[in-house]
Amino acid sequence: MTGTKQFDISQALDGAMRIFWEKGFEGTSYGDLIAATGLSKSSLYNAFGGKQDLYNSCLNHYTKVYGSEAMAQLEAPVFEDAVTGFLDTMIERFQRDDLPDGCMATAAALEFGAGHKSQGERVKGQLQRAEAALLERCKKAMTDGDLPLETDCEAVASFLLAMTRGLAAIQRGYGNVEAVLRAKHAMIEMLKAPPLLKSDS
Amino acid sequence: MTGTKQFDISQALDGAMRIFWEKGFEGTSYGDLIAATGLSKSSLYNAFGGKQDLYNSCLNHYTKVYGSEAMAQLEAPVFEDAVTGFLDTMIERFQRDDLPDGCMATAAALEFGAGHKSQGERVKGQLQRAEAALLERCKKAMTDGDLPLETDCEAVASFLLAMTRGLAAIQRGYGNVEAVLRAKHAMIEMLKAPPLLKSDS
DNA sequence: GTTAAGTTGGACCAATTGGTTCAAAATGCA
DNA sequence: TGCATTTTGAACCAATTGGTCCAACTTAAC
Repeated sequence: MTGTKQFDISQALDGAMRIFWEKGFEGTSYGDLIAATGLSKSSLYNAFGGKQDLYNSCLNHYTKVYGSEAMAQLEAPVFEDAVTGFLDTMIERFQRDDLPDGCMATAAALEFGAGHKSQGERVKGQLQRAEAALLERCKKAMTDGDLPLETDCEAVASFLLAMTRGLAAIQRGYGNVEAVLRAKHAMIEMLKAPPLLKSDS
Repeated sequence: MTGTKQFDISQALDGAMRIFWEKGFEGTSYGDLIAATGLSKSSLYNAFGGKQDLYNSCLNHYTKVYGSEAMAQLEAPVFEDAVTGFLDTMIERFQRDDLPDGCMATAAALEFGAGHKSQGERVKGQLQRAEAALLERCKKAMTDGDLPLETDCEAVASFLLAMTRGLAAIQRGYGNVEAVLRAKHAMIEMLKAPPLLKSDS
């Protein structure tokens, strides 16, 4: 084989991800994608397939990069650190002005919904995986003694999942992070109020 | 004046609201609107103006009907009842199968974002009004003795706002209400844990 | 019945949509 | 230098987009 790739495929993917993230699937046209990637339509087409294929690749890319980044924080040994690290990672990303507002996965869930023909299962799966990771972390906290033994871990995991989605929503809607910080503060205080968390404030 | 309106304008508005709610602004075409309202394109056009005008009318309609419905629950005299009534009204609506999943206002916030040319201010305004109402209710609870005097009401209001958005997001993403109920349960338990709320569980 | 006000479907529009094809150009290896 | 391979822009496509217009129709008051 000769003929060498003339563009950085992961860089193009990153550019495509950003307009999809910013404008949604339906709101993004091939013209937008061309502008954001610097590629021609045909290059785009035979590198990634059609628009929907490209979107899926972008969403995978997003999850791998930004989802994992937050999820990794859950590995902190103390539960409270895991939760605050998880949220703070997300909030720090909200403040990066080289990235669009909000969370692409949340946007995808909202734009398509569980009932969507081709994307419904993908959307549900993403939520399930995130919730399962949170649940596992809560259970660990219980055996660690960071959470009371009577804690309803399923409920706490669902709550944390909803909270992240809600923070992403208001960040995108307000365009800044102030209300997000307030909400996070209240949530952490509530989480720390006995008997839920045993650490003191 | 002679010549009589041959269609129910508020019924048409309701139909249009539902597809916009379900499919978003960009995802909805005139064809969809025609099918959902039963009107012709021209009737639609000179009754509501262009697509964006119609969308705005639908969003106002949504806020007036479904936003107010939940907000009205905040007038319950006891703070805990106000919050649970607020959330339960929302959750009951999630379970109505004659309505699309999720929350149209949340969808609008996510689809456009604060930076959107024509919709950004509308989106921000909606959040601000909702948050202001929650804040007012929290302050009342403080003077009522339902919340401790040292409560950070701004933070609690932001938290409640984020929570509703998060619940709407996971309802839409999962397509059912189970995780929503779990999350709400955990939240109420946390809210009731002393010293935040003085009622007992 | 005539008339004026209002509604309606369908024709029509230019622009854009997502998608496809292909000949020309560019590339690195032998 | 020539070759095999890949990339690329432009041309092209049918379909759909949001939007506009108007002649025909319906209605109610006179």
